Amino acid sequence: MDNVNLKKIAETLNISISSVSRALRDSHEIGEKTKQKVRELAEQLNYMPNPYAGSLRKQRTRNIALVVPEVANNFFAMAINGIEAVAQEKGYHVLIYLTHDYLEKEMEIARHLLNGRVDGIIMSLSGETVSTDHLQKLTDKEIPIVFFDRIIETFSGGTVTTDDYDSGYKATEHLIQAGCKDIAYLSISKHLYIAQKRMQGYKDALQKNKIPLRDELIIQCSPDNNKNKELILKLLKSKNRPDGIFASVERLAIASYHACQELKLHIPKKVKIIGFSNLETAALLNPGLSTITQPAFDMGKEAATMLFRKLEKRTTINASEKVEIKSELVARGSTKAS
Amino acid sequence: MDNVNLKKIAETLNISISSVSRALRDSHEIGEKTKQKVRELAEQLNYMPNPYAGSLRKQRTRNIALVVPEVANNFFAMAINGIEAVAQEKGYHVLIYLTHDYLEKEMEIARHLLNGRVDGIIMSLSGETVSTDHLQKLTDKEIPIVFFDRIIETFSGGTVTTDDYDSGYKATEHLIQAGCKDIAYLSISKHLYIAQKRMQGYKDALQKNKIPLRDELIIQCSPDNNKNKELILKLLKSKNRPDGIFASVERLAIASYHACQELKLHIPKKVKIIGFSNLETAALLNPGLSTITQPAFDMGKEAATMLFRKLEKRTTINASEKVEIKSELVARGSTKAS
DNA sequence: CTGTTAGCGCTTTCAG
DNA sequence: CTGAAAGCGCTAACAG
Repeated sequence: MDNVNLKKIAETLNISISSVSRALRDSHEIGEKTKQKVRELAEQLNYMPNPYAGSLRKQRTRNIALVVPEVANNFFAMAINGIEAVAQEKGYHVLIYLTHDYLEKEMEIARHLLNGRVDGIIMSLSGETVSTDHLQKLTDKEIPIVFFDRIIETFSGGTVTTDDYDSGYKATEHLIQAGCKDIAYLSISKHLYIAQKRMQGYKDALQKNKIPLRDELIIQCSPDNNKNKELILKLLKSKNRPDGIFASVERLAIASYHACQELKLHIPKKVKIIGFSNLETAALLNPGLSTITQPAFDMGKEAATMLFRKLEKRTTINASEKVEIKSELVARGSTKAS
Repeated sequence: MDNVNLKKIAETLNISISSVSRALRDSHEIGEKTKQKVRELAEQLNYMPNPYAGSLRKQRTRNIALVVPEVANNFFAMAINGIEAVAQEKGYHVLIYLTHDYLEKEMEIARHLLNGRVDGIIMSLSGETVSTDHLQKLTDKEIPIVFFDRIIETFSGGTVTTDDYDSGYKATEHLIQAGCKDIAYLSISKHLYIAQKRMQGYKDALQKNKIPLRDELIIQCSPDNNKNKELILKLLKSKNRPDGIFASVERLAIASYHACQELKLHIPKKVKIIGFSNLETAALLNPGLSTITQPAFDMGKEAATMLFRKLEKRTTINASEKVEIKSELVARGSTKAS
């Protein structure tokens, strides 16, 4: 009834525990007939090695942590998909943690991971995060971290990102070509790499097209989507009402959409929106909401592969590998001037 | 540099390991001054107990497994949210596993969980699952399982579901009231409780409204969405073309939508669709796609709470607790006859 | 080829 | 109030 362990097998077979252990791991220093017997009994008793007993000895758990801002977001959902696929293939197990885009949560989670529960970490930073100090102790403990998408440039670990500058540039140009003159930029952070790059693309596209940059059209958003919607509503109701919105993450695109709905501002006639978004249901989107779609599944796979490479010590823990994948701009709705 | 453990603290303080252990767990049989010293040093050295060493002794890992068909689906994403929230609060950690709606994956995962990696399991079955035989060994090992949404009625564990019969009935009636005469039902399974109940609701609503039940309008779908779309396309192109579709899970609603798009069948004029769906972006949906929205977040919380209750032994492992929560029908688009 | 032994880091009797 | 010692299940030196 109770747990079958090496001891039980050893006793019933009248051999030593270590022989059983070795037989099961197909050691070359065990006789064929012994191996056979052991394997049979193990099979029959449905023996399953206790993973954590082994961890204790070998100092590796085959668990990794996945720390993301949210999961009800197609980008992260697809990334998780990719990560889980690689993990399952490589025999790793994935612990999931959500920060809800709060730095405090992120710090708490980081603290929890300091005790050896996991071998490595895949992470996408919160919008509030401004430095990686809270992750320093993890690297001190030689726990490798790979970041994807939401990264901070200064951190010396692996990173997987997309061509954020280009995407920001193209997204903005898309709105300009559709006739927008007053384009708002919704940011989640001043410090995240993606936020900076996307905004730089935005600024450069404006300049290139001789459209003055207006600070009042750049909105710093928070983890709280209700507040964000209020900010957007305020902007839309002000004399600065933009005719185009560039939402730098999915939930801000959705908030923008809701705000426009509430004010009965037709999309895309009155306001055009382009957002970073991986909604698989994109085809269901109201026309007028164009998107920058990142290859989330591949990014997840890439990040996991990179982490496992570090864990298998086939590269230095802190080697600064950087992978960049291309995003895709999906235009929807009229692109003509309104 | 390396790990601080009880031994290190004990040595620097010149007391025994067990005293340190006790001091840290605030045992009443340790002097205040000793406790103080220990706590200070622990704090200073940033001591974090190794969770798996404790697991080995106490036979509990504080890890739970979450096994779901998919994550790129708002229903499951929100449920994960709820589960993670409760887990974080209770000090549990969540290992995530995806079956992609394949029984084979589900069985493999179940086998992996047999070894004590987790204390308990929260699960939503794959569409292919017809029995819970592959989970029997888990319950034999006293690993409690709580199911949510995708359950099989015969299993003696906890379950969290919604009012599936009512929802199926109302969804069908919604289409009937909108003028539909030929309503297709897209099923993911013959065996899952939700599939049976939803279909029963569908059948009863038809009968009540004196609409003949037509077997050719009941489509059994698979985990493969491309195939499903083909099935739907075939149906829409046949002489049996329905004027209403009731999709029993989110991805089938999306597949239906895509199929209609491809055939340029206007929704909801030509074909009305109602689907179980928790798209947070529901407001973005094309009008005409009505939904049954389940309280996924609450269901996740409920399932997690139930599991933790079992784990804390405040109830029998196999007590058949059943919780049912109400869904909500969200009508979109015209409800008038076409 | 096989057994003995010593831990991995922690908790928990059992003695003082 | 504190320490010694056993042991959770497993692996890996070290002997034979």
